[in-house]
Amino acid sequence: MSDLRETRLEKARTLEGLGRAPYALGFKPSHRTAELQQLHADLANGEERDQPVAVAGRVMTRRVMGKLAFFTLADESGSIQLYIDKASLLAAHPENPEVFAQLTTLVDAGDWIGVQGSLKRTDRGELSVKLRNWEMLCKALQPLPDKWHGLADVEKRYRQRYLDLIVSPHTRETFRRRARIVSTMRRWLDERGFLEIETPVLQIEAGGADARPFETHHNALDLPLTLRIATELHLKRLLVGGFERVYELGRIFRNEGVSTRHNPEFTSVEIYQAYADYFGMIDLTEQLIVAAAREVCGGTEITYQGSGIDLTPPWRRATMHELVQEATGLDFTGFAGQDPAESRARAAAAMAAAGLEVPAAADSLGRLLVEAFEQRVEETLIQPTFVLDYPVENSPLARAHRSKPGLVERFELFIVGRETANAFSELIDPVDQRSRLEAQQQRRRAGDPEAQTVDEDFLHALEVGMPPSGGLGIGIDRLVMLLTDSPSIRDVIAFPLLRPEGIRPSAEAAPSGG
RNA sequence: GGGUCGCUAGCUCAGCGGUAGAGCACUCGGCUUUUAACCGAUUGGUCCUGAGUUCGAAUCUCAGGCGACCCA
Repeated sequence: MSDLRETRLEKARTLEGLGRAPYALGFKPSHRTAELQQLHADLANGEERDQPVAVAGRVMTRRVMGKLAFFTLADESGSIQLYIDKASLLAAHPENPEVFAQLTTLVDAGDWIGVQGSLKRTDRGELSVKLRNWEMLCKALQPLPDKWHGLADVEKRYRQRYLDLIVSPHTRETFRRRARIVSTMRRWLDERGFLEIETPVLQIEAGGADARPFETHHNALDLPLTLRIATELHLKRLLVGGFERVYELGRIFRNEGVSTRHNPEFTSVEIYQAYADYFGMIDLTEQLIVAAAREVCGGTEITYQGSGIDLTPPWRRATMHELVQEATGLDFTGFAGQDPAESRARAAAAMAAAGLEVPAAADSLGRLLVEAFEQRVEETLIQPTFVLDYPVENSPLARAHRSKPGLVERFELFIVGRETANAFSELIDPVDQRSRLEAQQQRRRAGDPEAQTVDEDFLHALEVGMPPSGGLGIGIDRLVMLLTDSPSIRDVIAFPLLRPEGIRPSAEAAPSGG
């Protein structure tokens, strides 16, 4: 193992002895490899073109045959072959008879080199730089992964993403697309007058979502702090302050499990628009996601893991009640009565009769409706579907429905069975908001660690006055998964959280949920 | 949290109770049109960790670690 490394270190020392720095200060390429491929596409097999070029990149493969050698040089744009002919190299360097041997023995696959030469298309049709000069830019001490199989070890692909990026064009493409999706969304919002404002990551008490936060500590103030679980409460303060269109696209932290759909830190965009309601947010969601899809998929008909997904608007809109009734035959509007306990009991009995589970934690009619939805509907929503009108119990920050008692004006967007966006007509009535948050606080005291708390400053801001507004959150990672046909969230996060290798957490440092 | 599978050379993998292997990479030799170059030789191991069963364990058992997938 250290043999390979020792050999390469020795080569680096040999280079130094020859007056060639193993780690250069820089290089001035005249072209990128893809440019050369394009500019000289007309060069016929066997033809040469005596135009001086300089290119830099990483040596990917080496084929040495006596007095002739072929290397493949890759840069970010693509790659080009190096044609290394002993006779012409010697002709350019009469003072150094070892020039060919030095090049072929001291340059390994994985090294960064810069070369100068002219162009030649070989008899086999490969455009090549016929080498005249070379310099080492960075001597690599570690070998590249298997040139044929690449990196098959999924764990190593995540732990050593740099290796994955070197050998997997598909991985490079995924992260390029991610960058384009994010910049497209920002541009789309900026062009429509939305202002991106950064809100605090470090907070006294994380709020705005049902989730457990990470906890940390500020030394100078001797203050316990949490990492944000949402940007909602601060963006709404900005609406109170008079900004009418605001958003923040950034990292959110939730102290929960890891799966193919969850990473403890992930990226969301939250968008707030004054004078809009949740129907306005439906239009905005469609347009924003369609803009991203057109940018990276070239259209609105895409494929995800073998299934055709049609993102052409308008997308299906249906209420949660309708979808649950469709899937189970149960009409939850019929269970509602004067007494909440009786209402829940009727729904529970009907659900049990229909073969659904009835968890004790689902302690109200509305929570049972959500249960039924999660058990029977969620995963069936493959094509984009806006699920409208949620029970008030699960949505403490959404405005009460204008005509349906017990419900709020909220939708979630589902695509390929996954929650991809969440939006409300925002609750701006400070009295209603206080009683909702107090009810959450009650649940928290009763032992629900994900229930929200009362943020007095937020309530004060609402009392100062926030315009009627629509708010929307989109999970960027899940959207990128969809638009890059990636099965796991780890495929779209460059450095996903993994347990450290070979280091056992000490007993007292073990996380215990506090 | 539960289940299934995986972990062996730098990489990709075989071996499944009897001397730890192959291809690629590395090193050496040969080779002026290769592109998984080719031919020959050499080198390279905590078989994830620990305990157990056994005359003998990479292989069987148990516990643990890390990961993947599925389920909750």
